[in-house]
Amino acid sequence: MVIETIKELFNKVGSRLGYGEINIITSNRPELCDYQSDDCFRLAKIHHKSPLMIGEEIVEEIKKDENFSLYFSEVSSVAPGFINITLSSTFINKMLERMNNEEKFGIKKTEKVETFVLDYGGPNIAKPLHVGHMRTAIVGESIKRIINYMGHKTIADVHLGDFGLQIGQVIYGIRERNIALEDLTLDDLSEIYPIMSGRCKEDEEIKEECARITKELQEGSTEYLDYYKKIHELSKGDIKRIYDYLDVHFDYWYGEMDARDYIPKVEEVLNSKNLLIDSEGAKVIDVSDEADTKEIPPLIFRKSNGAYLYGSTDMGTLYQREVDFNPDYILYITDLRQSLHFKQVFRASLKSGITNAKLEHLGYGTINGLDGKPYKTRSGHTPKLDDLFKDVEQIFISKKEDNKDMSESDRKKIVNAILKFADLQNSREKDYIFDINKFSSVVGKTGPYILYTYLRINKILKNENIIHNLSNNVYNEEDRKLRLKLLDLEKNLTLAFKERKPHYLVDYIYQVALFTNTFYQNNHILGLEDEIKKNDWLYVLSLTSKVLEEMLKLIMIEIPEYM
RNA sequence: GUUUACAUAGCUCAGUUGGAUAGAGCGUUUCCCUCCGAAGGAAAAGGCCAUCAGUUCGAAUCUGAUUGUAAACACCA
Repeated sequence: MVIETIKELFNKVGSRLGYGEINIITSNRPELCDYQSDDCFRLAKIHHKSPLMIGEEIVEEIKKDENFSLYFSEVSSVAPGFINITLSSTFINKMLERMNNEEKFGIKKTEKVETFVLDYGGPNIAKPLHVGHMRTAIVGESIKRIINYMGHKTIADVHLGDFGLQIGQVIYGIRERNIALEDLTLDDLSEIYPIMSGRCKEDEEIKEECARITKELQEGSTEYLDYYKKIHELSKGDIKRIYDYLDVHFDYWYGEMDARDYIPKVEEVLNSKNLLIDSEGAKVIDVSDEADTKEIPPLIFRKSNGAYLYGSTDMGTLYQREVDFNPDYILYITDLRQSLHFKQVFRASLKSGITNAKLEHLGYGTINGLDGKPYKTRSGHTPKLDDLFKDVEQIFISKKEDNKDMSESDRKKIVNAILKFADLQNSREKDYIFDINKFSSVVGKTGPYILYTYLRINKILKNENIIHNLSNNVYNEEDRKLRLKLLDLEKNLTLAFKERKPHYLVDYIYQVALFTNTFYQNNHILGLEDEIKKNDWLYVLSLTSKVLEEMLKLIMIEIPEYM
């Protein structure tokens, strides 16, 4: 909104002088100016003049504009060729009022509403959710909310991992132990899966048997289907419970199994285009490209025993999504380590023409322990999410005496804030170190810091009324910085949307809280006798509060009653 | 081995796509509650942005090489 408005003015001047569009960015040197343009360097090359001269020309021209003094308090050309822009208080306040009054803080509406299918979560139904599952859920849900906020349509699908060898393994384990289906519990599942997974690696015969069960299940064996249904039911209930706790929600609870009916259709398409090749008894799709620097291996569509794999289910799912939703984009939020797989699937889908959607793999980094290796507890297991929630809650309660008396729902909100803020502030595609102490921290750059800031300013606002709009004043540096930061919302939100990286938004939220605290600490409001000043500050704080509240929703952080 | 990422303060991480003097949090050392919530604020110390070369007015950011780390690489997901 702000940059756009300034740019409009500069572009007008730019085209009048024959320079064309002039780019404006937020300042890198806030002590010198609010916004800046570095474009004179670029233009200098084209027009064979010094950057400084071009800057001076532009500045001179812009000063002639009738809106100049309304917008700016100062615009100057500085050696070696920057244009420094300082906004007028009037302009800052006009923009803030627009933010306050317009829907979604005046963020530009999308010209074309597009449909995004988001595939995240993807829990394996053979085992309980562990720490590793938190990232996809949180990152995926947040990306979904950001896309939604930008005005697009989203369809979230959990895409349960329920079709592969892991099911065969668990069924084998259940039968071996003679557990009656009606007695089967979640604990059984979490015990059986790792054991069977280990045994399959050591014992070729058991592995083959599990593979056979898997294949028969895929072919519709009613006997195994009963097992599948029971496992599915047990797991889904538990998964849902945990996702509910995290405030992560899906429009569809499809699984790989639901793609089963579509796989033959994909196979038909593949056959009609002669894309399925026999290779060592398996059916594969050649996905190599002439431009490849390195040979990329073919996608295995069907194993030599006739069973399907996750490449086939992914293609089946893709087909299904195309038919059901006709999406513009399909986003896969999974571990970065799967990038080769998705490259293969995307290419195979493109070749076969089963979808028109743009496909993006939004990989995220691995969660590592303090030693930099994939996270494990001391016993060698990956900790369950349930336990993590409990641990964080315990640590939080121990921080302050009266935390014990906090309501159940407030505690839950704070645990969520702690975890989500800790996770989402990391750049999406980097590995990160999971440190339980860092993840339970309540001081510094944390969820509680934001919540605390929010609650403090709302305590001021609670018994006060804002009677009129902003005056033309800005009163001091801290005040000014906060107002400018608020105006920066659109840029950061847009960036988070375009890059599909929530951490840009998280960082913005933190900055707002930071500037708010500085302002808060140094300026008392309630005792002010100057009614206009008081009203102005209440206005700014009220807008700050709204911005924080709305943006926190996009990262699934709710505000407790008291903390 | 091949390919792809990554390397920024003691630790954990940002760095808005090439701009001016490198940014946080934790930890360390000082201050600040008779005053809207101290889970806060103010300040200090801490950096050869892995190394070397190149591209250019300008490089943490782009290119190449080197070193190191991680991951993926045909019937697991």
